[in-house]
Amino acid sequence: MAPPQTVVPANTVWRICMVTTAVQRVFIENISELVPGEVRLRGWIYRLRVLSETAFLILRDCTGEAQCVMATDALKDHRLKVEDVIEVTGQARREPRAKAGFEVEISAIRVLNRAGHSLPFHSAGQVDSVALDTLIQYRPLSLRTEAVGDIFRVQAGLLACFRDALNRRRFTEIVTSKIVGGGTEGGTNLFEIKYFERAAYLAQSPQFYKEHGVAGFERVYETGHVYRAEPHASSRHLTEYYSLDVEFGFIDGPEDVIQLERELLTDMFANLNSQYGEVIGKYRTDLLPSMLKVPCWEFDACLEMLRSECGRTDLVDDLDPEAERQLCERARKETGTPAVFVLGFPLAARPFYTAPRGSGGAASSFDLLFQGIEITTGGQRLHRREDLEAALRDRSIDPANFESHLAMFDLGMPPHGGFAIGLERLTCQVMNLPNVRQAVLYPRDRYKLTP
RNA sequence: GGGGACGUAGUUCAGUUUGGUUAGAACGCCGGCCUGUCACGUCGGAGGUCGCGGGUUCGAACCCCGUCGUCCCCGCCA
Repeated sequence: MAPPQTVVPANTVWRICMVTTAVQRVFIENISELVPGEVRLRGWIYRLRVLSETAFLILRDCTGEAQCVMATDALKDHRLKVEDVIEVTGQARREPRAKAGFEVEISAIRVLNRAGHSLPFHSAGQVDSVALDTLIQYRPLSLRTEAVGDIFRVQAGLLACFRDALNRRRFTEIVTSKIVGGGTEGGTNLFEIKYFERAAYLAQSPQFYKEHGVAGFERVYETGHVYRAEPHASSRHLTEYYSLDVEFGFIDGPEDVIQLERELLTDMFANLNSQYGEVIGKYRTDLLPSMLKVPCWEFDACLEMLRSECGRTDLVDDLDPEAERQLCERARKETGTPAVFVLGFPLAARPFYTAPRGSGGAASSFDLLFQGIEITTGGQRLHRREDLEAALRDRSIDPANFESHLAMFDLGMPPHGGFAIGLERLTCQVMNLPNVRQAVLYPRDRYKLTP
């Protein structure tokens, strides 16, 4: 478990808060500095070994685990079980027989709360034989396990690294509404909600607000949930997912957007490797790669490649999951990293704000395929009002319906583009998880609304 | 939305092919024993409306219909 980055020395917090307690509670990671000496710990019972004379109690808090010992007779009075929440007071002392080199001789135990009997699983146990649905059903307990906890610690790290890499590049984080009056790309996959006397929708993307943000700040990003009312049922789709959205101005073309994502992911991964390398090492054989050399292949060339090298004569105007895996494998053979940008999808299949690429019906939009799955869509957007109006009319949409959005393009809108990364999918690829639900605390899909 | 698989103890599963007395295992749980455990060991015990509803049958965990839930693949997408 990677220790969290603490700005304030851990114990300071408790010195402020715990004025009524004579002996201050300390975090387990700090015990070694206090040996020998009296300590007070609070946490969960992680393991319990009761022998005839001596009982061993492994206590766990958010900083680590500590072995505590007590005479079996004295311990039995407390009737403790694994997962009980307790406070332990005792002498921390050097002890070569303990794994950590020290242990705590318990002088007092206070039970703060008891856990039930026959829990679905134990936090110290192997969790790979527990069904995913069971892990989701009992999230607090599964988070206490190392394997599940690792996923969400790394996810938190991804978010922090994403913010850090963009902040250093002069991006400003924005926060926009998820309740909207209309969709950004058509209405079929919007969740409708009651909004007093009229209908509203859950945002399927912060796309418009990001673009408005560019007109204000030049470089913006946003992280937040987006909602897709699509009835898909697969291991990589959610109706609610967390989108890492980036948009910036004064680009020359989609290649600038792709280059930013290369650099962004490279920074994020390097940062993650150094902060969470030990954790990540448990889930993948290699550390996270540099993404600077990830190639960019034209969509048409990809189709040709798949036809000639993989016999895929069935593909016409889109890639299927098998094609995505095949392209990543080809990229891996060529560059050593199973990742590739695919640029120039058919314009007709893309939202109206997508800029064209040449005059052959291709779009200046791209996907990033990473380890066999699409984790990003991005591209250059149209930035002139008249082009947007024409694009809407091409799709038989009355530009008047988008007037409040289009009006923002009269305020001085630079050429711009951006992309969005699905946080859960990225987490899956980083941690080698087969099901996107493993990377969501409380997944929402076509049928799942609880917990 | 299409296709497939599954649902049995707290958990993970066997048992369903070929309906038949008391539904099993492992781990967990409860109790005993064990001078330092760290996946401890060991002896004993408890625990199941076989997802739910209906049907067939002398008899259903097992066969049929419905329903709810879970997992996988595809469509679609991040």
